Amino acid sequence: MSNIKKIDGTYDSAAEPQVRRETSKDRRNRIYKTIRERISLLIYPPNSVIGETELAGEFNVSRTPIRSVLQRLHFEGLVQIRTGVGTVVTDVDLKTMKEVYDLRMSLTELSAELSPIEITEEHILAMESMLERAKNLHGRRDSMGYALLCNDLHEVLMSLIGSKPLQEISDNLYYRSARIWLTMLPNLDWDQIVTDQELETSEMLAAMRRNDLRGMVQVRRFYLHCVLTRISDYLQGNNSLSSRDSLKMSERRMQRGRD
Amino acid sequence: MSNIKKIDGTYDSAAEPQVRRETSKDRRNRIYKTIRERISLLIYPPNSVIGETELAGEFNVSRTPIRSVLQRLHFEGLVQIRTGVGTVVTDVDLKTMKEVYDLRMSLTELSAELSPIEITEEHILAMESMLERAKNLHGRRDSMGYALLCNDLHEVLMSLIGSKPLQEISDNLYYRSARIWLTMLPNLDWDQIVTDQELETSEMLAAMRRNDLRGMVQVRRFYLHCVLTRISDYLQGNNSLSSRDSLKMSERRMQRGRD
DNA sequence: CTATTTTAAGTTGTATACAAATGGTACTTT
DNA sequence: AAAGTACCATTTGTATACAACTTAAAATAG
Repeated sequence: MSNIKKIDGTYDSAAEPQVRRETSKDRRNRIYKTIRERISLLIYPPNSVIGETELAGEFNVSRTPIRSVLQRLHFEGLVQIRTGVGTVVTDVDLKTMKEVYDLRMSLTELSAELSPIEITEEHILAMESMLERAKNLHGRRDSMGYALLCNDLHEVLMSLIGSKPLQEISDNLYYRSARIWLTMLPNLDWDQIVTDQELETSEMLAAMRRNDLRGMVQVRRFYLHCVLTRISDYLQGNNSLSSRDSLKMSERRMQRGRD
Repeated sequence: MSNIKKIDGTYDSAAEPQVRRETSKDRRNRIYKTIRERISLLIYPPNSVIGETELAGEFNVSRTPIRSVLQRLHFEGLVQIRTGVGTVVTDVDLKTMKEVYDLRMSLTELSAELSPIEITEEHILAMESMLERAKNLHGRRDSMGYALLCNDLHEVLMSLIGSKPLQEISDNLYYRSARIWLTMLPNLDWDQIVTDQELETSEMLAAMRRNDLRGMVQVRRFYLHCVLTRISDYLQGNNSLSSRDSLKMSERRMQRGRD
């Protein structure tokens, strides 16, 4: 009578010690993260339709759990579900994008104030890995690698937010706006973008090493401001900023005058 | 061949000019708001189970759209869906509650900075109505009336937030935390609570009349701080603050020392 | 009588058939 | 030829039957 399922869901047999079968909730969460990543990496670009039946076939489930995931993505502003048409990946206009970025900048500063988290050696190691990856991006224009780096960097920064509600909101806002930056990447100077990323990561690392959480979020805030400015300038046909050399943190006061 | 549905969904007949049949999305939204209000008014108190079949029967739909609504409420943190058990209205622990209130306080200040909105005569009229309702709450301990007033006041303040993302977040956080305040209302001094509400509304109205949005959010922030302090003190058995007289805005510096 | 197992009732999760809506295409009419 | 109309393929929305899960009570073994 061994090897029989017990009340708590574990098994007696030592052959499969703690491998619990994937629960329904876990599966939906896995599908959710998969689709969200595809949206963030532009595998599903803005305005593309993704279709419930297609996804149901790919993940070997019915439309029901797929619908659940897509509705979640809808509530989070990543897709738009149109009856009779399909599920369309949202495209963001400049005004909304500016609102999201302004909010992210403010929330980034907040995250250092509301229940801050201690910076550990693991965080620093993770960030060093990010710096290495940034350095390796020079030259080849690997948009996917850049996007993956941005996502992973975001994940590390999220783990430094102590307030859970703020963490969820920051995560939401990131995925809501990040892919728009990627869409206009092909039109910008690749080496400059990568250099920016490298500098930011490097300066963030320096702040982490002196246990300066407030300094970290300042670096992040400046990075967000820089991206927003580049986007605005590019969309308005004014490439003056994007043609400048990469900006170092020490010059940030020149760029940060409010409005 | 008149009175036939046209491509754009309108009708030729003048008898029913622009009364479009309620669309699926509209119906789900209506059910969503209904259930959310019930949760906020403690008609569905924390830890109560609400059940999909029951709701489906009440709204004369199948479980499918009900599930859609409940999952939305789940993503927003208002309910917890447990397989085989039911949909349980979430209860919030003190730590989470403090995190939410701290965040709301910061976001309230932000809302005056990020794309502020002009205060109109309509806003002032709405707020005057709130003040009247607050005054009428004295004496009778009308918890439902108080809760409705809080919800309506929240709605007015939301309409003064220009940034749409910030507006959605503020709305979410309000409904996530407001009902917890209501649950402990029966144990507090009713007349004092009402007097607080009246004072806050009155001072907010004064700020609105001098077109001082920043002053408004300061009043609101103070109110949130006041509520949070009362909750903390009550839960720790220390009723020293709740036994004080109502606090006027002018005394707020005594209460606002950080931490 | 106690501890364990079985059973049963009730709930959410999934699959599927069908209804409703959209957008394009071919056809008809003027 | 141009405008309108009916049709149709495709997609999301809904209803419903069934599967999986949880809980508690009842039955059973010690």
